[in-house]
Parts: sequence; structure tokens; C-alpha cells
Amino acid sequence: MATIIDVENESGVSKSTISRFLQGKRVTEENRVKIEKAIKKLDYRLNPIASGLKSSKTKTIGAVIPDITDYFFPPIIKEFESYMSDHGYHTILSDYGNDKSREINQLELLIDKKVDGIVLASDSDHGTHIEACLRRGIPVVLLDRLISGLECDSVTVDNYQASFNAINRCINMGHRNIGAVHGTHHTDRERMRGFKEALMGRGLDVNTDFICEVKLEKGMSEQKIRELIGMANGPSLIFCSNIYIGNGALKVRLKDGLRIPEDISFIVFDDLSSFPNHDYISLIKPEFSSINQPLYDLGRSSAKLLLERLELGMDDYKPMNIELKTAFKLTPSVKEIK
Amino acid sequence: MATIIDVENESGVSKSTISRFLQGKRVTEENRVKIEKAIKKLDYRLNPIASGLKSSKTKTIGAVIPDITDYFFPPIIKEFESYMSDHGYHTILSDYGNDKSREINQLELLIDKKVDGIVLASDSDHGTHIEACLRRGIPVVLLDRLISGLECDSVTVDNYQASFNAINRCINMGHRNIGAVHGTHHTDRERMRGFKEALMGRGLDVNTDFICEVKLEKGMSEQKIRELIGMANGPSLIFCSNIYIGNGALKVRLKDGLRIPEDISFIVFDDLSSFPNHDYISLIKPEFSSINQPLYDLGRSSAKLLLERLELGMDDYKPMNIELKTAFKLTPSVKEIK
DNA sequence: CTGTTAGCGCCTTCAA
DNA sequence: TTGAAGGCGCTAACAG
Repeated sequence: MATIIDVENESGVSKSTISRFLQGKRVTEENRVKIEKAIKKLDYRLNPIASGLKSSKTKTIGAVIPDITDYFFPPIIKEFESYMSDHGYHTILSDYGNDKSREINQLELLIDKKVDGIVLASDSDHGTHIEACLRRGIPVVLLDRLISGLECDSVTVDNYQASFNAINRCINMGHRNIGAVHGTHHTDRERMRGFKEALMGRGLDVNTDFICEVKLEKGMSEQKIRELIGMANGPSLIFCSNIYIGNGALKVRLKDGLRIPEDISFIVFDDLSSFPNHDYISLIKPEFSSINQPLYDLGRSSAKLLLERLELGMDDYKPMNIELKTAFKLTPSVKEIK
Repeated sequence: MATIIDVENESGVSKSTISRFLQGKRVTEENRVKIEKAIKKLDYRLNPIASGLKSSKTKTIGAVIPDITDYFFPPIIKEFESYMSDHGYHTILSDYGNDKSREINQLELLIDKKVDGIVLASDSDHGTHIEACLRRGIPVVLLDRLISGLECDSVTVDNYQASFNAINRCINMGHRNIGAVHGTHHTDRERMRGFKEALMGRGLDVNTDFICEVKLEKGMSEQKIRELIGMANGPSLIFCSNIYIGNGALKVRLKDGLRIPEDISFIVFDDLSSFPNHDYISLIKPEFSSINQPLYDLGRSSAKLLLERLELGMDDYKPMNIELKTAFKLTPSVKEIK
């Protein structure tokens, strides 16, 4: 491997000038030609490790997520990585497997690794580990999930407003007894806040009998949905606060031969058929009404925001918070009640 | 940030001894205690950039794949990253978006980055860019897809044998007119080789009218499947050489109200319902018969193999090739023909 | 087993 | 604008 010294010898130009040239600084035309020729001849490549030693920059960022096999992380990460790559950054993938302690651990490893920045979809209810990054001058962009009490750059969606609006639409369509099955994450809580305020805003009761919390969405939601459906004088519509609960609804529907919307109406936060490779779900009619997140935009916006922060630096840090808009897709899965 | 010099001063032990200690080499008990105390007091962390400069090791590997939003890469990558992480390596994700030239480009970027190794699911029909890695001493593990004429470590599945066996089973069940819709990748070709040899081995014709190639599986397979089904004296069973074609079959089935297996029998290479978050598909009965790949094992085996190669070094390189076994799941989607 | 001594390849003052 | 010189933090050869 040729080093800058080889280029110095080959070109007759000092390595400091070469180094400057490599950084795009001004060099006399004469030297430029000499240097370029030598570089080409030797097939010289800048050694990023050596340059990083002095500057402490690695052109590497860490993407810390709960589970890459989850629905929405692949498209988000794909777009993020692609954008960062186009801007000269490599992306280290760090899957903490929905394990809070591992999330903290992975963040520390990335700090030690000297990444230039981090994008994080946190599952934590405190921000100590994140503040540790910021304190060391490593910017963090929170993705999808905020942490209360933590001042930090972030890219999220309008969970509250979207849910509020969607429920309002259903009320307009005549629904009065509206139930919900929800998870426990920050996003679920935001969505349920929208749900409840929509009801209250229209003077409707928030009937807690109609609201179920499930901790492990992937397994438990089916049962809860059956319970709601089975109630005498139960809800006419069920709001599923995330896609796993929506999948529970889908399973109940398929297994029990539920007629939608005759038997019950559904709204799901996140649209299964909009995820890559899940489009065939749309063939099961009617599709569930859904609130759709802009997945690729989440990836792109967080990449842009991180790059911007990298430009700005961490001095007098003023968090930038981006909230993206979701789209509501109303389908015949919501019955019009006269 | 404390450096090793600080630890030297604090502990009174020379930095070379400290460095050795940090690498797990033998040190007197007395020095060990001194060093550990100083490290703890100063909260010293090894700077990987600096160590990399001398050792030329970055403890980083590149994972180069065609599309992270594809079905099987998330679980594979998850397992790979997790295993590598447990062994002190970070994984750079590099999605080349099914773009051959970008694949080559990404590999070069990773070489320049000085990664210690690469795992690659290639879409290339030649190995020039891979040989460039090997020549520079960067080991590559080919994942899922081999490249003819290239001697390289690899982890694949038994595409040929699995297809051969599956088709044989169908022949045993009485099928004589067997069609196929297949893609164009190396894996598809292997699978079709198994398909054809199974037929020939039993003295059956390989009816080329029953065999369709589709280039863009995601869009075109539906139509091809309809054509096969619509033929007078057409095949009684269709083999779909990959999951995208299987999805085409699923769509035709749902859209056209196809009865399985009364109207036609199906076998698909890869089982949709076995992918994470796709389990609800199994509720559509009968499930397609399928050949199942051990996704997590692909990730784990390639990680293990890469680590092993990192241990062995690249001197007198003898490629190691691992072929994992798939499992055949026979369901009522294949009709018994008397 | 330890400390001394050179670098690893690049960047960054500094004086010219 | 340029070159000389020193240093980033750690590793590795060497002699002891």
C-alpha cells in the first residue's frame, strides 16, 4: 500500500502540500498535476485510520435499533445508509434486540469506536446513556421514539395528531363506542393520547372497559381483540395502536371468519400492505383503514439531520426536532353508521 | 480523554506493558493491579483508531447485500451482526440496491476503509472485485450466492439437492406434467438444475412450454403463472423457484379465487410464513408446500466462518465452503394423483 | 516479563 | 503557497 511518503517521493512535492491537496485546499496548478500523476501511478489511497488519529473523525456513524427484522426498520435503515453513503459515511448497524441494557451497552461500544454520530431508535425511558454521547461531542438523532425530559435532535411522526384526526373521522361516521388495543411504547402512548382527546373533544366517554393494554403485542393482542369483540354492547370500532396489534386483528379476522365491517370496524396504526414485500395483504378485502408512516422519509430525514448536526457541531446545542406527517387511508373497514 | 500515557504516569508501569496487558498478554500480578487501578481511576478507554494505525486492524467488517428490505436479509444480518458483536466486531451495513456497479463500488469503499473482512451476497457474474479484496488480504465470505470460477469461502444452501428431492416427492405423488416459473439468479439456476434432473432421472420429459423465466420476479410472475394455469393440458403442479414468484402465485390465488390443490398444485422455494412477521400467511389454507432455508443459521455460519478465516489468515488460502440443509414442508397444496 | 525506542500515516502548526 | 518538524495514541521490536 502506497503511503503519502511514496507520493512525496514520486512527485517531489512535500507531503504537507499533498495532504492539503487531498483536503481540497489550494495548491499551485503545477503541484496539482505532479501530485495527481503520482497518485495515479502509485494507486495511492488515503488511509482513513491515519487521518482519523489526528482529527478523531472516522466518517462512520452508528445506527442503533431494536430489531432489524421488525417491519419498518429495513426501509428506514436502507434509506439512511444510502444517504449517508452518498455523503461519504459508513453506517454501523447495531441491533440491540429490544434489550434495554444492550441498548446502553451498544451505545458505549460505539462511543469507544469513535463514531462521528449516532441514530437511535431507543426503547429506554431515560436518557442517561444518550447524554453521555452528547457530552462527549457525539451527536445523536432520536428516531421514531422520543425520550421525555431529554433535549436531543429527533425525527418522529405525528403520532398524536394522526390518531386524533383518525378517531375524529370515525366519530363523524357515526361511531360512538370506540375501543382500542394498545402497546406500551412511547409511540403507543402518544397515539392513545390522540385517541382519548378525540373522544373527549366530542363529548364522548372514554370507556376504559373498551381499552386494553398488551405488553407483548406479538402474542397477546389476538386474545384481547376477541374479548372486545365478544362483549355485549361492545365497541363498534377498534383502534389498534400499532401494526403488531393490527396483525392480531388480521389473525382473528382470518381465523374466526370475521366480517369487516359488518361485525366490527377497524383502524390500525401502520399499514401492513405498505411495507416492502407485504403488498399481497391488500388482496384481503376490505383492507384495514390505516395510518401510514413515511418510512423512507424517516430514514432520509434522520440522515439529513445528522449531517446537518455534524456540520453545525455540538457547541451551543439547540435540539432540532422534525415531525413528519402520516397519511390516513380510509377504507370500507370502517362502517358508516346512520 | 485519557490516553495510555496518562495510565503510564498514574500507574508507574510503562505503556508497553499496559498495551500488552490490554491485549490480554501476561503481566505480573503486581502490575496488573496497578494498571487496572489507574485505568479505572482515569476511566481510560483504548483508542481503536490509534491501535488500528499500527496493527492495521479495525475490528470492523462489511456486510454487503443487495437489499435489506428483502425478505431474508434482515434475519441473516441480525444473526451475523449479533455474533460478530459478541466477538468484538462491528458490522458496517452496505446495501447496493441490486446494482452490480454499486456492489463493486461499495466493496472498494470498504477496502479503503480497511475493514478486517467482508461478507457478501453478490449479484455479480464475475469475481474480479472479490479477488481484489482477497489479494489485499481482506477475507470475503460469499453468502447465499456463489460465483462460478471464483475460489472463495462461502456459506450457501443445498439449492440443487433440495429442489431435486422436492420434485421427486411430487413425482411420487403422481405428478407427471410439472411446470416451473424461475428467476435468473445463480440460486434460481441451481434450483432449476435440480428440478430438471429430477424429471429426467425419472424418465419424464422436461417440457419447455411449462417452464417460464421471469427477469423481474416482483412484477412479472403473476402473469406467467396465469399463462401456465390457463394452458390446455397444462402442468398439474408448478414449482416457483423463489419467494417472489411464490408471492405471484399467492396473488393469483387470492385474486382469481384459485382452489389449491384442486385447480393446481404448488411448491415454492422459501416459505413466506417462516419469515419474521409473516406468520399470518399460514392462516391462508392450505399453505403452499415449501423448501425452507435456515436463515439464522446462514447468518451465524457466515459469521463463524469469517472469524475462523480471520484467525487462519490469508496465507496458503484454501477456500472453505459450507452448504447448509434446507427443510421440505409438504402441505395439502400438492394433490395426490392416483 | 519489562522498559526503551521507533515508528504506523497523516495532519497541522510554524516559519519561510 | 510551501516544506520542515512534531505529534495524534498505540504497537512492536529490541535488549535487558
